[in-house]
Amino acid sequence: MEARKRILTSALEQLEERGYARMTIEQVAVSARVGKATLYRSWPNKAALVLDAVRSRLREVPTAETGDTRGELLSMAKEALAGFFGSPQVQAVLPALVADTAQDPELRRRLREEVLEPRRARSRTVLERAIGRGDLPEDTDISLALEMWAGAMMFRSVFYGDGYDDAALARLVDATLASPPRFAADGEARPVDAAHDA
Amino acid sequence: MEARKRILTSALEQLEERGYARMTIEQVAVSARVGKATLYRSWPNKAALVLDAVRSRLREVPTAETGDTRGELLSMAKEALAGFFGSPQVQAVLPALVADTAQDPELRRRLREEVLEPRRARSRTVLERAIGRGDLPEDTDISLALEMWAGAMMFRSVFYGDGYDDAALARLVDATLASPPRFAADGEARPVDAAHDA
Amino acid sequence: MEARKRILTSALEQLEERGYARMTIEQVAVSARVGKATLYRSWPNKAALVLDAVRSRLREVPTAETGDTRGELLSMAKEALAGFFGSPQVQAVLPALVADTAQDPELRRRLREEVLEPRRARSRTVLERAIGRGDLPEDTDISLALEMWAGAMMFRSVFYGDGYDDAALARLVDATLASPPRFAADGEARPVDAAHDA
Amino acid sequence: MEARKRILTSALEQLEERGYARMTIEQVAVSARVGKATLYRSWPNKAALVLDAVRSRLREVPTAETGDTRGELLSMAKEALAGFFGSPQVQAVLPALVADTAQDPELRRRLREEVLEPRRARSRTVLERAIGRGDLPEDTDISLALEMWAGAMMFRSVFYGDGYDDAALARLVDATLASPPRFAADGEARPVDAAHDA
DNA sequence: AAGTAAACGAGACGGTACGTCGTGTCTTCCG
DNA sequence: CGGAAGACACGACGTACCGTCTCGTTTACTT
Repeated sequence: MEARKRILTSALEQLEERGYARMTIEQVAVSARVGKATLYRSWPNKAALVLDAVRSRLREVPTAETGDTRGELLSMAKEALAGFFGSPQVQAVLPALVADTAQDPELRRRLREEVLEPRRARSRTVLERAIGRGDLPEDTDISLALEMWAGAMMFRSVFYGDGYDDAALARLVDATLASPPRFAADGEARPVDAAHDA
Repeated sequence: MEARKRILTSALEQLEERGYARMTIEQVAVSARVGKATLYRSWPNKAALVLDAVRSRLREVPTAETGDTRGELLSMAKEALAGFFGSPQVQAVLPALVADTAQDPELRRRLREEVLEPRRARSRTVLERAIGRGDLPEDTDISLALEMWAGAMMFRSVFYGDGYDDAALARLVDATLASPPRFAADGEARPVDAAHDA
Repeated sequence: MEARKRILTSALEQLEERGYARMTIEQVAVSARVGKATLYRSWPNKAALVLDAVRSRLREVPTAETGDTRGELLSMAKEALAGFFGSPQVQAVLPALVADTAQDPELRRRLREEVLEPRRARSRTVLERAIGRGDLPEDTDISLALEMWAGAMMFRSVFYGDGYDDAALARLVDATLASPPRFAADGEARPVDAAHDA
Repeated sequence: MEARKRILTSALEQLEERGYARMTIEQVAVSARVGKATLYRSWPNKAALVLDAVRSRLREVPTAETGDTRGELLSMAKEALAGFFGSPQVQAVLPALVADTAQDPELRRRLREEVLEPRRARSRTVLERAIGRGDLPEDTDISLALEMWAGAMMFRSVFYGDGYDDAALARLVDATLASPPRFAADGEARPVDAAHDA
């Protein structure tokens, strides 16, 4: 449909020019030369529209196999995580969408299922390959590892507007490769005081 | 000041009852029996008001010294991080405040300087103590370690509304104790494939 | 338009109940079950709204021809002038509208062109007919005569809240019939001391 | 009192600069360097303040005796009526005060007793002198005559912002001198068709 | 000359209404 | 006859003044 494309384009324009909070459905409709009703027929609210508009611009998480575990992880972390949370667009839009999920369960579902989960699934394969190669232990808590990485970057992005440079990414990846979060590590099983190579 | 207290109380009530997005300055003013002008005299917008209201309810990051590094870290992680990002109030409000920072540099500054930095500083002392005891290497990237922890919890809180249980916290802490992010670890210096299971 | 009618009706109600000064656009909108924006779309301010509301209730100036000049004039003076300036509605509203014209040239224009001039034009025809019949001299200053009558009634209405009874109207009309303001009377042309009681 | 004078002066300044409607007690207080309470201690509202401020600037109605009735009347009409209703200050303020009387009986009383009645009384003496001299009949309705004159000028002033020139004043005065409104003229006593000097 | 009380400036306060803006629905007409 | 155009009810916004009410602080009077 012609209109749909014009709407999404206008939405991205408005988003860039004015930011999420000051972007207006009214203005999107006008600048897409579309009746508001047409717009509401396809999206129930601003968040849903923005989610679609932004989704169309996301690059996929790279999972290319090179045989080099550390390289694959670094590449994934850089492209999929740092590149994602560090991009100005995502920085501008993601917190707003997240905030809106408080009022909008459907948005929360879509954000999880259509954005996060697919990315997470692809990231996970890279870690699983590392386990397969013996570069990570079998009982690695992959979800937790990914959350540590993604969370660290999101944290810095969200509160400081900064991204992670290659050196910081390497510290992150290397620390996890050296000692990833492991299910077996729960409780007292692991003696704390032998924890590092002092 | 009498009015100020009534306003903050009303703000917290409204916040709890209706959530950030549907909370209204108008309603806060009415239910605090205060003119809107009085409110605007002290706070330029909803975000600033909420920040103050919430700030008054935050507990401090515990830094009690017990001699047990792992215990201290677990305790700090649980109280300051899991307890913070996992609390329903913070979950409801933080994303909205973060979203508003996009339009409001002053809010961003206050969020950083008045909320995050003080907590971060106190958390950091616990890690520094661990380094002092030799439980973590001298070149530990403390900021990065804290961001990994906080980020992981914030990530889960924000996208899934979940918190971390004790077991997950232990995995997090133990992994970091075993091999924290280190400045010296940058680049190729550290052989990746000898990283675990030593 | 449905809304327009509801608004004008509500305006008249409010006007009657609370008076012009205490009538509120807000309340008109509420009681007409209309958004304020709808109201502002049609009227820029309270005065414009009230002008329209009141205008819809004005009766026309009677100009019926009976052949009896004095009777026609008395009837016109009574209906159009005493009935107008003496009516509680006009008394309540006209001073306020006049006061508002100080801030609002458009209001002043409308008050003149849409209310006063049409009434004045019709009143004038009655006087012109009297001239035609020879009951008033050709050089009668019709405008001035009308202003004397209207002004006198407005004066009393405005400052004392009273109207003119039939006897007073007759004094007014008879004095003017006996000796109307005349253009030829300017300057010294007319001997002052032979003016009465001839 | 020092403050009182500063307040009245500021009021007149504000009145001139912004007009009655946009003049503000707040601003008067500020520019008179006076607390609002001080102002309210002396005047209950804007109208009362303005009434006092304006009253201090009014010139008296001239009643000088010259022996020339027509001249005295013209002079009185010009100074007291045309000069009063035609002055920009009165034009700007009087309608607003009149409008406010609808909400404020005390203001109405003061406007009548402190402004209108004194002027009316002095004007009346001029007419009474004319009666004494035989230039007007004994049964002249002096009040009505004055209302006709004042009303005519107020009418034109209020709706058209114009004043009366000398010629128009002469027409007014001469018409009244030739045939003033008379009590005896009531009813059918006066034959209508002999009304003018055809 | 000191002590005290009234009057004052400054401006915070609880209110009310303002005029504007955006939302999401509903109606009107045009192509 | 589908869709643009935009009117509409609603509700919150942030502002401006209102009239009331503390605050300290001059004043000016009393002792």
